[in-house]
Amino acid sequence: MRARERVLARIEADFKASGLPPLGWYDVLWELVQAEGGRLRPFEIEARTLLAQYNLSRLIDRLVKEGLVRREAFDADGRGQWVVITQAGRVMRERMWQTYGPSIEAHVGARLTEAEARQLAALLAKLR
Amino acid sequence: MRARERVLARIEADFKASGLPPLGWYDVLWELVQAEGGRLRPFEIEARTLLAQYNLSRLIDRLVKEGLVRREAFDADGRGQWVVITQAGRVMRERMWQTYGPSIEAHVGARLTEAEARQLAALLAKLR
DNA sequence: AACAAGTAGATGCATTTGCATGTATGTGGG
DNA sequence: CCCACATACATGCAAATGCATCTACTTGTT
Repeated sequence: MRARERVLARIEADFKASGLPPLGWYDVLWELVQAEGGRLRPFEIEARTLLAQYNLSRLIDRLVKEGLVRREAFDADGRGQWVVITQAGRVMRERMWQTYGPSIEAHVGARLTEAEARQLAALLAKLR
Repeated sequence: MRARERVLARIEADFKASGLPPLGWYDVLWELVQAEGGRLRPFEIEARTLLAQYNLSRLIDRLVKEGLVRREAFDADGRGQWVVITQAGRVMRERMWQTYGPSIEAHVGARLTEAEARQLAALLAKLR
């Protein structure tokens, strides 16, 4: 818990220094980029990111307001919708990665050897 | 990050099932129990728990309101204060531990061997 | 067809957080 | 001694979160 607090605080400091939006936005944008067609259903994003449903609903609102994603109707089910990443969203994700990647490297990568990183990942995987 | 979300969600679920206050309260109460005289200055708690100053300030308010700690004047410095754990605070901490301990064991301990736990702790220590 | 139960997502309200700033007290240099 | 600066803690306000509940739509059962 403490380790993640420290690491997260450092990464978020880097984000703020670069004038980027909250770190949490990255996860959603990333999942969308990964997904085929650059779109996912909200409940799919929820499952991938572990965001609570009501938090995701409002996070999507914010992303829409910033023009990073848009909502589209999901025809096969009137309750559903698509969340589609926009071009601006893709650009933003890349811009965020330019800070995020080096930040992870600096605050995590640089403190571990390759073998240690693998070990750590394996151990943490047991907790999921 | 994902591992901690999962583990934390499980532990918090146990807390809620037992009708306990937020998990975060435990850290403060624990630091106070550890400290000699059962008291610490706010900035000391801050350093030990990594809580932000403004969050701690208000967390203490809540603990005071619940009667788990009390504020006392710090004579040597008019700006300062002591945060002192009350008897009710000690009782509450013990009650929380009765859930917290087994919860940690169930969601973390049971998933790792002794050697793995030590390894994990050592690796995470490198990130602090 | 009708309806109970389930699922997708939104939202009102209270609480908590983050940020900036405020107040009060202490300290060190000239 | 004074004043700029630092430290300890609090707080107003905006934004995010958690919780419960709501609406809309779908599905399975009879």
